[in-house]
Amino acid sequence: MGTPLPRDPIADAQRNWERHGWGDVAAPMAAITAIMRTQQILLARIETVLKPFELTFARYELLALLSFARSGALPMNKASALLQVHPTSVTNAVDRLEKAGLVARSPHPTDGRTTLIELTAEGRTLAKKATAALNAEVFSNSGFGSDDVDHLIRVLGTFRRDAGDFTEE
Amino acid sequence: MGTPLPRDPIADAQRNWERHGWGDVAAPMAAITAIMRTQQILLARIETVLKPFELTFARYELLALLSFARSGALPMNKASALLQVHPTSVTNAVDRLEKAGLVARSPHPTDGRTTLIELTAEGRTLAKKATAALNAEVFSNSGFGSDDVDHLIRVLGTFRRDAGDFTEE
DNA sequence: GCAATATACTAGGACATCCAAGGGTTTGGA
DNA sequence: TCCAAACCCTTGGATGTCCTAGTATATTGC
Repeated sequence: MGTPLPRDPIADAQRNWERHGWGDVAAPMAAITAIMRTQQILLARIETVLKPFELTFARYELLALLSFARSGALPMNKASALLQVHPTSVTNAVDRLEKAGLVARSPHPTDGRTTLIELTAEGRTLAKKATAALNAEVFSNSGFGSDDVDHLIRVLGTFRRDAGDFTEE
Repeated sequence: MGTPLPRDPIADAQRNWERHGWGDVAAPMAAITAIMRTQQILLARIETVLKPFELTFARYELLALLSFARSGALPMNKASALLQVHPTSVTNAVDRLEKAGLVARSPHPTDGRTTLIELTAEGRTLAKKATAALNAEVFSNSGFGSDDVDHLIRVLGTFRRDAGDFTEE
């Protein structure tokens, strides 16, 4: 993604849609495509910041989630539900985090099907450092104005609720 | 993604951030996380619609791009730039599309380094059908209100420009 | 004109995501 | 009580993305 393009490719796509008679859906198409691209940009920024910690965003999210859990441990299926990713993605992340000594698996005390994941001391320390780095280098300068942030939270919150992510509110 | 959660996990994360004294970046964190999750939801919807055509979003985007190109052909590096993905991702997509008979590689007439990708007749037909399906099943019912769509286009457009995607406007 | 630099594409590898399937554990109804 | 259905996690496979190199072709500069 070296040199900036002379024109916005998504705006061009929107114009193409309109030119082909799909004007009624051109704007939503552009908005959705813009979300895809924005996610890509943000993910790249985040992973750049996490790289020195040898973390990816997926693994960081799991560490952060665990660091906020009261007991410091969560069943894998719970983590899967809260992170809203497929159970196999959690398995994958835990495998790598465990290999790095950041989390540990332990059997659930009463349910033999369930595996608990727990932060190790190093895991907790690294989660703190990584969060501080993300706060300082990404979130503090998100690229969105304060009003836009509020608007995004509201609009995307409604979207996620309607999509079936959660029920409350 | 089975059962809806009782509470919005991103709103919870935002509260956690505030509780830990990072209130100044809690909102941007939530907005960015929401963008990530929204992208995931949208991508899943799109891929569901494309599945009957045996297309993924990455391959569809390439087909659609070619279908709008004047000559119906583009150099791979141009496609990479316009789709804003790594050149190897385009190589990957072209490999599969070519195997499916939807595009063809041809040498650039004057530059021996460059490879042109061109739609085949089937590729053009499939692109039309897939676009019609996406328009009907995803874009026409994006889940965003008209005002929100406009707002997203504007805010994310500014973000992408500031991020260096393009210069104009 | 020729060597050094730049550009274009591809190969191989690391990661992440999902789906399908399999093996173990619990639950619940006959 | 006991077996079927439900649930939890893991394995294996398909895709996509990126990065790092490597090969081939163009361009530049001396």
